[in-house]
Amino acid sequence: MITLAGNGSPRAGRPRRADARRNHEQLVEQARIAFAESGVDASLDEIARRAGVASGTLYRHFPTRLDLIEKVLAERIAELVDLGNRLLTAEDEFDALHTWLRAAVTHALTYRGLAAFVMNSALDRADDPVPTWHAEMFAVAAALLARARRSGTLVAGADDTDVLRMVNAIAWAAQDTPDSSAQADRLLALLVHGLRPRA
Amino acid sequence: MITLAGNGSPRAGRPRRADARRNHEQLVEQARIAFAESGVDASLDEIARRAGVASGTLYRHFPTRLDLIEKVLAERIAELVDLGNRLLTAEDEFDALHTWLRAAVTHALTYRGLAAFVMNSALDRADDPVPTWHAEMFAVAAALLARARRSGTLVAGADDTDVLRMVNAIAWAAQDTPDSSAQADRLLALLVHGLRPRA
DNA sequence: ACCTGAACACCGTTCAAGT
DNA sequence: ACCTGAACACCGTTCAAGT
Repeated sequence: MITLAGNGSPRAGRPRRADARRNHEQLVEQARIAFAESGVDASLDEIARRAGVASGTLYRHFPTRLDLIEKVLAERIAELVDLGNRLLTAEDEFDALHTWLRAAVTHALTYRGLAAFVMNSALDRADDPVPTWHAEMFAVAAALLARARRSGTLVAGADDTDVLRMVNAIAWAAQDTPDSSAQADRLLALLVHGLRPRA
Repeated sequence: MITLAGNGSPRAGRPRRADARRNHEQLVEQARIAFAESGVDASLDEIARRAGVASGTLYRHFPTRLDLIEKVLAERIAELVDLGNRLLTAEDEFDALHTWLRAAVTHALTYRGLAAFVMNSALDRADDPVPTWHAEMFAVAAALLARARRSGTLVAGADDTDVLRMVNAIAWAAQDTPDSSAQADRLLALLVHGLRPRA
């Protein structure tokens, strides 16, 4: 027997019952607040508490912390991907890459602990269902890198993954600094300088 | 009234009682094993258990996790400082720096979580009693950087702290990778390439 | 279909009581 | 002088019982 209209899994779409939908929204909303306050390692128990639900309800809506983070960041990531796509037609190929890397670092600085979380949950283990947001970000980054490489403005031997790993590492290294934005810029400058080929 | 012979603090030297000295040694020994197995975030409770003491005893000997890590790594750090001092008289100023940075990354890869721990406990907050090992490492690094800078083989505008922060970030980004050593080398190559001035 | 909240298995840290 | 181990305050995660 084949079920046609969805399988009972709560992740296969927004909840249909009114109270469940309200809980879902409140969880995302309170997660956003908690992440901003304490970083993406914020207590899930407290997020549930603030959303006015029991802990089990949070797990029903978002089985893993990643699911919650993903939801909270979805729009920003989409913007980052859009930016990348637009930059693919920018004049200076290296500048386009530089601009996007800057935006990527800024993104990774959105919440404390985000860079570390991304590193642990995606770049290392070959997780089967790579979160789509990651896949799209990676694709855009790869396209920008490929274009710069073709134009001869990118140093040879700079692996795509390595560059993205460095971007993540830079956000991580800057995140708890007094002026994390300026700190990240300085570290990124070091990286970008190394990405230019020698004259 | 002034106490002359020590102030009763357990940290003011090795324990004098035989059982305490044995416990001290066992704690360091078991910490080394636990760190190698699970990284520097290893459970302190289990370290105590393996050392055959109660948790309170561990805290008596090592009030903070940092004290334990420091003790376990003391010798390696001393070697790293020695290496740096020797490299100060090496022929090629840039190569000397490169070699030391490589050793520093390798050091930071000794135990999982070490780079993160160092970042959180030292580079950010201006901890009053900066652990001596850090101070010495920083001094050697600064000397090597200064020498390379004087010789004109180091790019202008590379801040000492920034470079060390990047070294730490590289170790962090490589630590959970299948071949962390090779991964770290590749990332370090990117950094070092950026440290050379343009011809 | 969804929610509750107790239960479980872990943490780190402190401190009164012992020897 | 030093050690023990219970106590406390936190975690994340699961699941039987409810509505």
